[in-house]
Amino acid sequence: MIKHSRQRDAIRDNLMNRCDHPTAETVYMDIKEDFPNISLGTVYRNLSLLSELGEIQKISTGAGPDRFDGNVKPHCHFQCRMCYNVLDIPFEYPEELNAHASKKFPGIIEGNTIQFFGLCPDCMQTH
Amino acid sequence: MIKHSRQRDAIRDNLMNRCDHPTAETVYMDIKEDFPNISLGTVYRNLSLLSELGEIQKISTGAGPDRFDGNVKPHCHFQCRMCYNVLDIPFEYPEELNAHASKKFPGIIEGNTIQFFGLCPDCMQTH
DNA sequence: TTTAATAATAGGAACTGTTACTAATATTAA
DNA sequence: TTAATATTAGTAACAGTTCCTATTATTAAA
Repeated sequence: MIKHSRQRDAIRDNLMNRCDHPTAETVYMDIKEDFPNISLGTVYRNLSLLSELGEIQKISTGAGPDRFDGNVKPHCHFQCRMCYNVLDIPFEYPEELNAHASKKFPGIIEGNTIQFFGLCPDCMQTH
Repeated sequence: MIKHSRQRDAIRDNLMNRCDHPTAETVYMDIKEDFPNISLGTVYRNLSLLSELGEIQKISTGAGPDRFDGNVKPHCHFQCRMCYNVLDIPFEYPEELNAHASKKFPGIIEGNTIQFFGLCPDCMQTH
């Protein structure tokens, strides 16, 4: 675990201490309370760096901005097609997928992501 | 199957008659040979419309622009982390995932996507 | 068929999310 | 303490995509 700048640590801690999947903008607003002068660029730079280091996870959904997750254990995500909120799907991850895919694919499989979509509990009510 | 404009049909046909996963820009360049005045906006608008209708599939990878696929049967995609090319992974799709996820999730699961990443056969060589 | 209503277009401006640049500041190592 | 390095704030630039508007194409009605 490499040494981090104070800003980077704050960004990392913010993600570790929450269970949702905030956007860079949301993290930025949060961190601002402790670092009023922090810039959005710094947040983006450090979120990228942290996810390259494997300390956090980046979630790209294709609807709206990227999300970030302090939980790096493999797990599935769900995005609501109405409110675009991203939630965890808590089931045991199908670990065999990579091996399975490798058999059918002449390249190197390093990982995978599973994303579900539909309606979240909240939007289910409102139809 | 609704009636399409000539441009929309050309876009649809282009995707049906190829096996790769072109970007909107690539489709635009192709269609231009038959419709020299077609605009990029028209390509984007129709790609969106066609994927809402379920006639084509949109692939968002989080690295580079969206890709499009004329094959709407559920199948997995792979993106190379070096060249960003997107390829099919030809194995029987795990159809049980949705049902599995539904049991653990209080919202409505409508579908899922599985994406692999790693090195494609070409980039494997060059390291 | 003309005509009226509707749908779709081309072209370009505007927008969103993100990255890159730069001069200044902080950190570390000698 | 000083030199080298890392990181920052602030902002400009960028990529991809959507939106807008006046014009053109298509369709439906008379």
